Amino acid sequence: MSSGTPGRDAPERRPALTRGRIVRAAIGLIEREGADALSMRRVAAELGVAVMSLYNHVPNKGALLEGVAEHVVSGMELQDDPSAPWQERVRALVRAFRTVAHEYPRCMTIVLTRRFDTTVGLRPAERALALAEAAGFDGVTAVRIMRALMAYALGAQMREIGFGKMLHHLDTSPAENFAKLDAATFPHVIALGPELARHDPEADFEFGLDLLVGALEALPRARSAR
Amino acid sequence: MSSGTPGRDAPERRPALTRGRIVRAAIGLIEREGADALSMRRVAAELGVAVMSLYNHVPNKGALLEGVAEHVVSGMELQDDPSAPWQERVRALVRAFRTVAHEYPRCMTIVLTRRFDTTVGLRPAERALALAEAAGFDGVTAVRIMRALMAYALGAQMREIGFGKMLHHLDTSPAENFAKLDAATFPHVIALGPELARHDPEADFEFGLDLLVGALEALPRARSAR
DNA sequence: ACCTGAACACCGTTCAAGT
DNA sequence: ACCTGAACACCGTTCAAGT
Repeated sequence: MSSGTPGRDAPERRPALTRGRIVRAAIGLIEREGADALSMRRVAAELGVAVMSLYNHVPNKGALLEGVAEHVVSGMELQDDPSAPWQERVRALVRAFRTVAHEYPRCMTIVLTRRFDTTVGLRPAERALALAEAAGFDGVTAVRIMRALMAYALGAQMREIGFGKMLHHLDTSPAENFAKLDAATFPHVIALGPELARHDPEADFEFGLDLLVGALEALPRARSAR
Repeated sequence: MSSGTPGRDAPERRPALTRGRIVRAAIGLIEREGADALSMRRVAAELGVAVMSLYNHVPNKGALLEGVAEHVVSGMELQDDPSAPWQERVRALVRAFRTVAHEYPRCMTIVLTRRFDTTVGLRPAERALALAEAAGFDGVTAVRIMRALMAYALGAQMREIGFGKMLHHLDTSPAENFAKLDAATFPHVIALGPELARHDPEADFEFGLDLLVGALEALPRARSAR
């Protein structure tokens, strides 16, 4: 009758309800059923508690979403090789966001939408600023570089998972859908149809990243790179 | 007793209910009160009709949101000067997205989140591909350039309106908040605090755009630019 | 300090009924 | 073809009551 867990005394069946457990349950629910399926009631059911119990650890649903965004962002693994050239370290930083975005694909809309003000969001910013300085850029430029890199990291993901689906009807069955396009207004889209239908998000991502890093290399610097 | 409108016969007080009127009412509501305030019931009330009347023109709320996204994107003004150098035409294209994003700031999360499959979304894609070809790039490269430009356009906006607020607590009262940061883990953020607190989204946007366009100029081309 | 059930004011959407 | 009210199954959150 003994289960795998050390059941002696069995003081409490479930671990204590905490903000962390609530946030993780929410993330699991979102990844399994999508962001629309998230409700306080569903999360409570998942954890086997009454709805109102959640409110002892989270002030409201907005705060829960904030917690989800924070948790995802804090999952960014910002490993760094200080001996590598700054170009490669920049690439690694931007890729780190892409990696976490792939880990929590359905949570991304929340991350991209909800604002939160924990310091976890500052970690990638700090890293980007540090790298820009290592590359020899002055402070003003470093801030702008950080913002451009963040814009690309966010946008590349956004385009890949959501807005890219602007071309949604081209994806499913290209041949049929391209036929419906007006040849006069969309000549290039039609001509490049096969290429547009092909999906290599990795290559697309790296292409844009190369553009940016290359542009940074060409940018005049205050000091020479370390 | 005659009002400004030509009231003779006064055949119907309100214009007919259409998908267009519903979408525009939704957009107005979102811009006035935020995306969370949008509900079928609120839209119906706004238009002075019963909730269920909406369902004669829109299958469900998701489709309404799709309509909102479409309407906003179709508002992109893609004027073009074919005699201008392609670099400037590319800039104008990317700026067009930024402009519409500023026109409907609170609708942007929906545009960036909802997928829709009308051809309006293909207009900027077609333009980007045309410009890339005019610049002398081959088809495969043109598609990748288009995607990189879209990623930046989306991300720059995203960062400015939402995720940028990751640094939210730095914005409000910099001095006080920077003091709370751990000096050992965020040295650059702290050192560049004043610069981070300064807001010139226009300059930030143009900086990143310059990086990308400059990178395109440096990219090897199949043919010389027209 | 934490948990809970009942209640309230909202949702989106189905259905059956009207014109 | 379009509109409508009632009803259903859900929401988030307040409140008062428990331990």
